[in-house]
Amino acid sequence: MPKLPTDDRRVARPVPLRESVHNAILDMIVEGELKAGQHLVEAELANRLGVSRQPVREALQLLNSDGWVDLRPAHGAFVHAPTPAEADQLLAVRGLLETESARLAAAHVSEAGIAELRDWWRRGTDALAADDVAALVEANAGLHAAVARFSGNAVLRDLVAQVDRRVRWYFRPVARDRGAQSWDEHAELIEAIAAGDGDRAAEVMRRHTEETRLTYLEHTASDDAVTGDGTAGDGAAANGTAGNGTAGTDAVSEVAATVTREGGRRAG
Amino acid sequence: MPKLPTDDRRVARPVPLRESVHNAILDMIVEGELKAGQHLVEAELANRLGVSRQPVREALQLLNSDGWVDLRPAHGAFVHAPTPAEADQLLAVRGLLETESARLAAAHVSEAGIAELRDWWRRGTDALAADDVAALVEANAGLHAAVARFSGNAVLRDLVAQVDRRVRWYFRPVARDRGAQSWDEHAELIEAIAAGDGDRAAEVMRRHTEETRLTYLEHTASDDAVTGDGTAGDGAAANGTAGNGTAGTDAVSEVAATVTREGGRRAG
DNA sequence: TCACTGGCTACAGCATACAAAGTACGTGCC
DNA sequence: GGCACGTACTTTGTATGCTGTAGCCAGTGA
Repeated sequence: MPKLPTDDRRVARPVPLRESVHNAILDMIVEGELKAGQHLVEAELANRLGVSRQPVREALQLLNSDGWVDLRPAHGAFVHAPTPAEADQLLAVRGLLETESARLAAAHVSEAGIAELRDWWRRGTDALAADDVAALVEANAGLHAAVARFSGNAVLRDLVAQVDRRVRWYFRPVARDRGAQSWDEHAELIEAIAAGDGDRAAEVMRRHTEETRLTYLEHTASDDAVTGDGTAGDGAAANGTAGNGTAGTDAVSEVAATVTREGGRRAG
Repeated sequence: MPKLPTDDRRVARPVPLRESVHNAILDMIVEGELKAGQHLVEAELANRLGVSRQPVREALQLLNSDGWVDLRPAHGAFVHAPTPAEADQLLAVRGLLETESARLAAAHVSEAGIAELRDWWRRGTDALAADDVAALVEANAGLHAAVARFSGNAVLRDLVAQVDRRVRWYFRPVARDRGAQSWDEHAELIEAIAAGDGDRAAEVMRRHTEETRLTYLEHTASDDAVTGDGTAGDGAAANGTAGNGTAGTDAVSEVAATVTREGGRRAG
């Protein structure tokens, strides 16, 4: 027995530089400072962040495996430019994963968990009232992450986290539009989970994510390009999680095609 | 406009060393040469593979993001030691993803695709007859990957690929036991897909993956440790995709307890 | 004999140096 | 004037060197 009671007063462990760099670059992408399709030169980033190329390289590899950048051998890293089809597919997968996590959460959540969900909801609606987009996005992310956490399935939770981050990026320009209704749906979701009704929670979540997907499709129909950069189409992802090499389009992409046809496709 | 019509006859690009190293290490893990929980020393691996530490580092980072190794800051890389609970959760998620990909595949597969599926099936049953475990595992992987590919959802396909690889690793010791019945189920699946019956394909796939999961649970119930290494329990994954920090057990684990008690329900 | 401290060793993290590949541009030839 | 080739520059890929930290062990004092 140590005389110091493991008080969790431990000093912060040295955060690996690659982590910090990873977060920094991610921020730059999400904030739009680095545009989709842009070539990321290692030396330049290293300079800008005040570190050597090594941690930058490692951060880029990590970003690649998360689907944020595409690594083309001997060419370097490019900010991933999601196509509308890919975004749609991602949203479909997201719906699938989150639906299941809602179902499981209803079966496993604790009292404290329910309280946490309600707290996120409160923060979300507050942000909505204050028209604070940043806080709104954060509350949304927190709520969904909490549901995934309460599912009790760690693998599912991690997958949801990974997918959600990308969804949030694609979805950011749309976020504001889905405000009020989205939080009504959240309320319904929380009640279903609190009641322990897995099927209903799943159904609510399914509808909720589907609404999100449709909202997104409407927007891309008018906006056309996802992130508004002409270079989007070219990048055949070298490998990575998000390569869209051979696969065709999803069922739901038919919807996309329909919608986009009215608004003018990029190629015409 | 280039005079060469981008014929995709391009000469093989120099494969980055990190890729080769990644594959080499992955093989060593899957083959069991590197045991679960083992400390992977960069310099040692570099020496063994005849490269410098740099590409080894990059390969390890990649393996970390795939959940194959755990990277503990200032300690290095350790072969990930999956707990039974985590394996169970992974199998549950896998079932979810594959069920959906089967449903979509039924709606999108082409004639050529159906032929490919039948070809995989033939190879699998041949391997079964010849008692060739390696070929059996390969055919199984190929079949499932093909289904995911035909789903038309690239994001889903990549996620399935990622999850399946790990499943295959955990599942390898069990593979032989599930031979015959598994391929009957595959046949049923292919017919459902060929008939374009998405709901039935989904249901067949759901049952199929569930059977696999149950088979796995039976085995671990007797074997206890997943990879038969005493160090399995200790490793709190530092971060990485597969950290199981806070989450409890999945709902299905309750099934595990039930099933294993009656000793085997695969046939029943 | 036990607890503690100081030093030693091994290793990862980070930086830098060098090599190879790709790209762009300018020059010469047709 | 346009195309093809060659050269110089840019950028990635790989190797190696340096530093700080963690864990271990021996030595010292109670």
